[in-house]
Amino acid sequence: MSEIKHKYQILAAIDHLRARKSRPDINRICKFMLKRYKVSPKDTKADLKRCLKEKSIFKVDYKDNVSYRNAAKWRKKTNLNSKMASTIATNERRIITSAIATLIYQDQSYLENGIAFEDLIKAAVSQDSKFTKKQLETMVHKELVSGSLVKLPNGNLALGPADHDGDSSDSFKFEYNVDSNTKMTSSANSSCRSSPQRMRGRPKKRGGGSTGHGPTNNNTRNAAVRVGERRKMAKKVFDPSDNNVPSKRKRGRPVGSLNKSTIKKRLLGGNQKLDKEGTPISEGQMSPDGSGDEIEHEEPIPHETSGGVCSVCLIQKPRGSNDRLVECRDCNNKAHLSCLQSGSGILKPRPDNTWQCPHCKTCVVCCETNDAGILTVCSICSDSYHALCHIPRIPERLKAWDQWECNNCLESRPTVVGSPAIIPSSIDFEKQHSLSIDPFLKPHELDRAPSKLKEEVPIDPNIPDITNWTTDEVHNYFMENYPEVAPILKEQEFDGQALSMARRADIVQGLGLPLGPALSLYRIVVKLQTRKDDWTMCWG
DNA sequence: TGCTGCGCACATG
DNA sequence: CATGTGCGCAGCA
Repeated sequence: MSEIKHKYQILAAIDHLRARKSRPDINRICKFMLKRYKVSPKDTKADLKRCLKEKSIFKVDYKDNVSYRNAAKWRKKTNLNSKMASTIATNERRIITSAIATLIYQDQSYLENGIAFEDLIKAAVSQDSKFTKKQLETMVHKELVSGSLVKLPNGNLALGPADHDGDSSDSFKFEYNVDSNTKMTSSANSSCRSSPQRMRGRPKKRGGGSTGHGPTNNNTRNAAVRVGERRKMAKKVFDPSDNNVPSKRKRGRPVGSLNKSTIKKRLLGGNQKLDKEGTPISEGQMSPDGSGDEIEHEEPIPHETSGGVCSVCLIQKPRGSNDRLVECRDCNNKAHLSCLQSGSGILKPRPDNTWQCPHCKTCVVCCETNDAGILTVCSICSDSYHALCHIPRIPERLKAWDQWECNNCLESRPTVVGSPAIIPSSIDFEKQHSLSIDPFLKPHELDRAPSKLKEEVPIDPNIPDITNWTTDEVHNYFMENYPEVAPILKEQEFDGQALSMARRADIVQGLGLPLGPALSLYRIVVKLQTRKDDWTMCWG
């Protein structure tokens, strides 16, 4: 409950959009989250809501549209002076957490390795000029003492495991590699194309730019607060041939064009939006809360995608073939329609023609995904349920997973067929196919292994404890269990320590293995790391 | 085609 | 008046 999985990514998304002078609305945030972090819009929205609740993000209605603000950076115009004092400490923490978010945004390897003290201070300084470096250092020390921040074995800092005061549940945990041996995540550390321009306050100089462009113009690095200057080539602002007529510039808001809301106010006084989207939006109330839902529910059909690899058969078919690829409603996973139709319940498209991959499929009762427990899918309506959510409770561990019908369907059809349909992630399935391929990538890969599942499955004494294994022991184990990858692990000098630190990305992306083998290996690694043979942990 | 940088109009205190 | 916001464009990958 207190844990907001993607809080920092969302904050980073907001910061990013703000830095680009784009409105940080739900749409853009979701888009950004999906692209950069592979977090599905559904998860983004859910976490965003939690962030709103805990007030690490504010929702504001600005110029008749909804925006989101990073609480750490946003000075709320409020007159609650009395509240001020009590929130200072929280704000201090927010400065730190915001700095962390910024850093993670800049370089995702911070997620794994933690953040060097100096880096954190530097980021905090550049974020908030209200505080001196000294003060910020003190804050960080304070957070260390309180446990909100922890020092990793490599000396870097990470947020602590739990929050200590109710206000901001900073329970985000880094998954980090301490051991340099394990850092083979090269490809995972996608750094952004150009660094974000944080803290770019309002430019001091106004309106100077139009003519005086060229490579030299603003390169006064020491121009106070303004950290980011455009780093690419100087922009052409206008073409001399434009000198004659109307507009002096080629970019930016056309002279005389007014803001939508202004137009609305001045001309209509009514409630039609005029913008090109052409969708007249009824004005006024920006659903005080609802905006989280105001997008994304488009797409009633699984959209056919222009290309990609089928997550089921792992084959890419050329576009135009009869067997079209459909995309998961909530993430980027794709699959051939035929693969879905011939697959087990969890794979089948819904009657309304939408499709959710196993990771995005949610229980129709509690709306939680497979993470919260094995989902059983109705063979008729394709609704999925957790065993306990469905009434009557679904018996556990059913062998066949194709024929279960939910209560709704049973009620509407008196003859009962019902043997439950368990999704392929069930443990039975896992045991039978311990090296089979997980066809689906979880939309968000950044973290895994939800603790609740860890708690549910007891440690299996038959699974060896690898912590002190040498590279040779690792090699031997894999020679026995998965000989194909043994040489690769050996070559990468994986010992027990390294293996227990390995993250999904390390295995799936870092070893250069094809997806299938990589996922199979990852499952074994998770099994060894947790000493629990629970396939669902690979999805966590 | 989608992302980015940013000038400048506009909103807000 | 000072400053925050984001539209809408140009440029780039």
